Amino acid sequence: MSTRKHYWLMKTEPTDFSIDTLEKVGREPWTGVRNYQARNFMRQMKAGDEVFVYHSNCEVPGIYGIGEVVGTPYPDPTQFNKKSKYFDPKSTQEQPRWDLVDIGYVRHLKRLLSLTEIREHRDALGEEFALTRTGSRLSVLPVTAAQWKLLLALEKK
DNA sequence: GCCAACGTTGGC
DNA sequence: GCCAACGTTGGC
Repeated sequence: MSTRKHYWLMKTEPTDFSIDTLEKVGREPWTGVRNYQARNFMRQMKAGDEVFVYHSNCEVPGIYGIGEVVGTPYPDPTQFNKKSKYFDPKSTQEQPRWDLVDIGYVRHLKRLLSLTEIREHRDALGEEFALTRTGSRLSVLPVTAAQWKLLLALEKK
């Protein structure tokens, strides 16, 4: 695998955890991902990779800020916690099912990039972009360097 | 291995 | 709150 920096997009419900919260705490273990595809993407993450922080299930869904991967993937501790809503009875300490990474705060975007606006650039972003693919509910997804550049450029418009 | 039932995601 | 699209579960 290449050692080049990779880019990602991670969704969060702002009522639960927002870019503002991330700024406040500085660094956060990205708990609660319970989808194998999303988990597999997190397993590929390397320290220094950059991440769009996307707010879903809210008034204006879209990209609100940037974070970075800190450290390496490790088992999500909430899978072992019976009191957690993310508890998974099928997980054991010896054989954890779910991993996570810590995400550090980088910055807010200068302005919101709404899903509506992002969709206007569907052609340039490509059909395979999981965020705008119909029915895709992936909460962690890869962003190519070209897509990252394109989206960041929109910020300045 | 098939597939219906069910639960979840997330835009609107 | 609605519901389409999708993933997971479990009976067979």
